Amino acid sequence: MPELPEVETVRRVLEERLKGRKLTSYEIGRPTFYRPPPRAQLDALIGATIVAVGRRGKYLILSFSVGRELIMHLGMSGRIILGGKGPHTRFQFTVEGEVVTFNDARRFGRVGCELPEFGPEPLSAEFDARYLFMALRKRKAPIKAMLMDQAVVAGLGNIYATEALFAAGIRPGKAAGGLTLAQCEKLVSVIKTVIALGVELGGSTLDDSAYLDPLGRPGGFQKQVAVYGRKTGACGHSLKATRQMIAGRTSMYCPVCQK
DNA sequence: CCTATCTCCTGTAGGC
DNA sequence: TGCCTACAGGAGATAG
Repeated sequence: MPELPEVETVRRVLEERLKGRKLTSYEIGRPTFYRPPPRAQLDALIGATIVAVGRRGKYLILSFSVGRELIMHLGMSGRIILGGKGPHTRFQFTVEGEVVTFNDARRFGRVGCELPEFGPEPLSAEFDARYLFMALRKRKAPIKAMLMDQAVVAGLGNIYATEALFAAGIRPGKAAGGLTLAQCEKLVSVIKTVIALGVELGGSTLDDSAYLDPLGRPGGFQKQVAVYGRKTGACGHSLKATRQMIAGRTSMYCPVCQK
């Protein structure tokens, strides 16, 4: 569910609500997720002030006054809820009376994990045509798999990669190494546009409650989606039967507009 | 190193 | 209605 725009939206809410306040207690939910955060790590944060709420790719980073960080990843179904409790609470902490809940039905989310190696942020100056061209050269994997590879560029998932490829007129299954510098230029440009729009609209909420921000508010990007999950593209062409599995994910594309 | 495949889990939509 | 299957915003592990 959560890709860069959704995580960034969550980050902004948490920054506004939690920054400058102290973590006073925590609780690990009963059915532990993948790897529950070690208690020693969490104990060291009690009484510490949250000095910053950051983001790298799809990871959230709470920085504490004691020089430590608490890193979280929402996985597919993770949600952070302020002042509430969900049916799948994995982890919870209190910041001077404010309850912060990590809710995650599918349990692919993580708390207290480490940051992996990342490619550049899509909205940074470092992510440009030259960089992408060099990163993709000699790669035979589908371009869409490369865009979702966090080591190539950090933050894109199925929705935004799908939308960007449509906007660039490139089929998701095209071999990444076959892209020209000009195509990389176009692709970088539309990725920045799509991601920036996603952030501006507060992410995408495709189903009723799949993604909601920490205050329960839905995003607005789903109204701008051109191909993802649609039967007819924004271009007016039928997308029926133009689904293809790439890197284990269904990929939609327009057979007319994308080459 | 690179690529493709499998896997972790639960909820829900859609077909019969 | 009710059951069964397929698939879902991610990404780490692993085999070739």
